[in-house]
Amino acid sequence: MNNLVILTGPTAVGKTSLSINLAKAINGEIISADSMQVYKGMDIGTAKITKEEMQGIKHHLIDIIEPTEDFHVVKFKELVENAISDIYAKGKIPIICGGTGFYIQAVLYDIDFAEEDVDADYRNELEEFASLNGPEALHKRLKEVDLESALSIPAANVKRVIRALEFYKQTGQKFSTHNKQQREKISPYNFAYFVLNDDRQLLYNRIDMRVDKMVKDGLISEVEALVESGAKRGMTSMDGIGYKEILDYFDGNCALESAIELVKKKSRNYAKRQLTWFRREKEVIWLDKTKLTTEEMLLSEIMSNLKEKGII
RNA sequence: GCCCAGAUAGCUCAGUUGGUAGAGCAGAGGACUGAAAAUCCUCGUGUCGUUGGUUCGAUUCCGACUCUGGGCA
Repeated sequence: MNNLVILTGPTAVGKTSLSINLAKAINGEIISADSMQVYKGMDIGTAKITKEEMQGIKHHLIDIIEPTEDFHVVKFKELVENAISDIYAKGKIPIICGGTGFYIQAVLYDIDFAEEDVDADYRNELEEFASLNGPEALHKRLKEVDLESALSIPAANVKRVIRALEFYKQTGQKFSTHNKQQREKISPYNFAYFVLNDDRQLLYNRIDMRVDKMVKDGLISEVEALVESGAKRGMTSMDGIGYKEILDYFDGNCALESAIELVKKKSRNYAKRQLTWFRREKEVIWLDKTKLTTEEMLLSEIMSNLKEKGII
């Protein structure tokens, strides 16, 4: 058994309700692929599905760690693989639903990230080096060790330069060579990869409205509570859209109004970046909400694709 | 009704000593393989309000008109 359904799309496009209907229709369980919904206590700002909305459908990888903990793709991949085996064991179909394209890709193509743990000390060292000597100097160090990576990663993108250097230090291999190999992988799954999309303007309007609703529903006090329980700027969780902007407001760096406007803008920009990612993914089935205007139409389009692929 | 100021990119505005124009923001496209809601790269043609006039040539100067502010009645 290696069937896998993926349902994704930009933020606020309407993945959640469709995923529930789909899970019911094909006897599936849902695995969240969302880098922020893994954190406990971050409900409003991540538009996390509620218990009632789940309607009894089992959800995996939601509320699994504290906001003070670290999380990343490798942990995600491991947890998802466990969840998938569990679901197969029950004779059900796993549905990966969420907007983090990178996480989906890691699972779908069984990307190898090499076993070593994150070398936090080395990362800090490199970060310091970059802020002391400038990003160009750090980039030069990568050039000496892995020219190909250096050519494809701009010096200004310090995060990725650091990762490439870290990879070289840990494995003795070039990051560029490793990535090239991973890119050629064929998925071990019999999968159907659906991307839900809508008219850009409609999507943006929905994002803006959703942010206003988050504020009404208590986003500010949610962030307050997170701060009280030890969450701080700089943690991965507090890098989430809607969290770092409110932290800025708490610190007196901006007015509440402009913090909210910024959350809207960042969300719109994020949605656009997600679409760029999905456009590049191969073997994607686009679900266009401007043409498939009802939940029934979307569902029947999904079902016929699943039949074609032998998933149901 | 009269006077003054404005009308230029989706928005806020700059500018052209007359040779059809450029910033910020918004926006668009792209990259990404252990921070990914992260991080980074690239992208500026628009009847210069309408309409007459002057001029080889007007978005720029002059007139009228329309609209928007502000002031006086």
